[in-house]
Amino acid sequence: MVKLRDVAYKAGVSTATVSRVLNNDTSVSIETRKKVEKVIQSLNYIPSRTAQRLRHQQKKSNIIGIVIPDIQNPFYIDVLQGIEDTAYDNEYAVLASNFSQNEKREKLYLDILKSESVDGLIAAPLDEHDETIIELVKRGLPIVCVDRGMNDIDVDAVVVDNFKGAYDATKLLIDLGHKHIGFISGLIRIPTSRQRLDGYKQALQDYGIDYDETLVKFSDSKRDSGQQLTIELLQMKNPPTALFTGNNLLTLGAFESIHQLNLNIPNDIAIVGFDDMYWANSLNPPLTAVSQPGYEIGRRAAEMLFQRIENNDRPTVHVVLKTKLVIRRSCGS
Amino acid sequence: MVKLRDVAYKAGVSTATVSRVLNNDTSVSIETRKKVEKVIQSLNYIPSRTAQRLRHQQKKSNIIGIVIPDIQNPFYIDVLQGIEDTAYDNEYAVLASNFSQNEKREKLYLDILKSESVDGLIAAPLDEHDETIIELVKRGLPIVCVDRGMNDIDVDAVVVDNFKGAYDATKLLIDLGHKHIGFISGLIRIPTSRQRLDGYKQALQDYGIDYDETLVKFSDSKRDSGQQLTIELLQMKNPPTALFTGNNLLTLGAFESIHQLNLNIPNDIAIVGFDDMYWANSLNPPLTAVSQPGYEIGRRAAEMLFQRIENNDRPTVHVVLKTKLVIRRSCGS
DNA sequence: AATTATAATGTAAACAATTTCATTTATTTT
DNA sequence: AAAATAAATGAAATTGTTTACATTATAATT
Repeated sequence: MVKLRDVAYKAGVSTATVSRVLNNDTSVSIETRKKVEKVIQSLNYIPSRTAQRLRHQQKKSNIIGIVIPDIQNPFYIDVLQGIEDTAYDNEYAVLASNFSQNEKREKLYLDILKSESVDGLIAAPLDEHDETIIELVKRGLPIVCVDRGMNDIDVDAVVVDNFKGAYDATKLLIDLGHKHIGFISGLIRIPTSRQRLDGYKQALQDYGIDYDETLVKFSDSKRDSGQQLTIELLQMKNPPTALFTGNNLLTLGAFESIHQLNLNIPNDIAIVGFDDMYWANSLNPPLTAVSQPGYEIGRRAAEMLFQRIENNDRPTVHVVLKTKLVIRRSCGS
Repeated sequence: MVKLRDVAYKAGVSTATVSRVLNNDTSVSIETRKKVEKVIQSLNYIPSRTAQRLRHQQKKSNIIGIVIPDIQNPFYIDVLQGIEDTAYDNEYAVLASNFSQNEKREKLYLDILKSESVDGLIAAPLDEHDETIIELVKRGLPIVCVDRGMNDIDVDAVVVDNFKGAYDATKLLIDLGHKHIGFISGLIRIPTSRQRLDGYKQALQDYGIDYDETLVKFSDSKRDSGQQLTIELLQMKNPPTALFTGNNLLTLGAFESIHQLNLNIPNDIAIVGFDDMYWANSLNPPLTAVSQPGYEIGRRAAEMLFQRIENNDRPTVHVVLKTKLVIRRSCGS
């Protein structure tokens, strides 16, 4: 590892001078500068960011971290893109990590990011009591939660109205005459899953349909589960006539299974999915979906984070964005 | 900012002792340890990772970086997942960054990752002459290239046989009777784009079809371009009867446009896409695609990187994986 | 020619931890 | 009781930069 001192020695100047060259200080003569630069080149020297940071530890790293629950899920990709574009506009860089809904990995990545001296963090907590997040907030690291908020601690969050989204979706199916509506949910510990389940239940209740727990399946929100559980639902003695899928990947899994079984959407089974996808129109049939503004969530979260980095004392803000029901063909008509 | 010295002072011990407590050194008495721990608690002290790192910079960070050209592209997500799973098995963490095919952003992220002391890097270079990559390799940072290799420097790479993939796709369309085959390519500076174009041209030539450059459109490999250019192709006086799309996003863009124009795939226009997607079966119609083993690419690249981190002197390896033509319905029959 | 101002460079002290080596104290062995 | 060993702690060097302050050389002013 070649260090500044090596450069200084080979160039026959002091370390201070090399440092000045490096930092474009004007008070160094042109010849000296050239000489030093030549040596820097020849030795292939790069200053150590660690040492630089230690020296003036007030300096921001201009990096934010983001911890994503599942990179396979296009919704989070949208969020990430929103964060990234906003970050870039504000001269921040984004380091992303994906924990694949795995608790241990989440903790690992949070620890790493915090110690990598990011200026702030955007995270989707595991649940409302996520201890690692609580600890980081307590330590004063600027954090904004996305997708899921926190209960036990005051922290910025950008979420959507999951209850209403699920309610709307269920109501649509009810309005279309369905009384036997299956629901494939994500893990019940995840707040969004619970809220969506509540919306589903409430809609049923409001329209006088009894809640039938055999019609509700819980999953890890991954595509394979969507496939599997759809098959289970369709093979019931009295299978549902409509299906509400709790997220993107579950929806795609359901589509896959239904096509494999050679059934028709929406005639054999109607579908409304949580999360729209940009290729929803190209699916067979075009998907009716509860659209979350992923990019907007990311944009807002990033903006809030940058504010908080500037002033960590400002009061916390909870932003609740609206979902939109996009009606296409998979729900019938 | 409370520092180790403050703790030492308040606890009435030396900094060395505090450091020992922190690092679970056995040679510190139980009483002292307890006393120090109490002070650490009360002062809410957290050691500075920057200082720690500066101190023993030889230690591995057990973090690898990855620089992704376009996070929107599901292919790269597969690669990332492969990398991540392998990394996790090997006790590495992955920090990902996405440069959205933007040269400036790529350089920014490479600089950041290198200075954030990652142990190694997996990158998809902008082109075969990517200067930032060359510089990093020269500096001795362990690097493995994915998707695209490098010409001017010896570096590990995991790629697929793009030429053959494109050749197969084009040949399939020719075999199905098409003589007027459009091609939506990515940026010509990107090696994979050129290789795919070459495969396309070669297949045409081998089967006695003249190359018609008006049938070939170049794009930034993003979905919007796919949409736009498909429309341009379809609105030609003598539009193609079949379309070969150069990647995932272009394919989805093409689907979108064709559906918007209310045309039928494959009757009005047949499609073969480069890159399979796990929901290809649920598209309307199911997509015929050149499947790249994304996950496998990621897995291999990660393994090669870990080897190189252990021994940066081992000879470089080029792995060329095969593509597979998955025939479904979008090409007709 | 002496004084002052300016420009270019160097010295050494930070920054916040870890660690080698030395020292003190307590314990065991002779 | 003296010597040897072990355990606990501390002093100070170290890590790679930056920078306040000091110094030297050069040019400008009196």
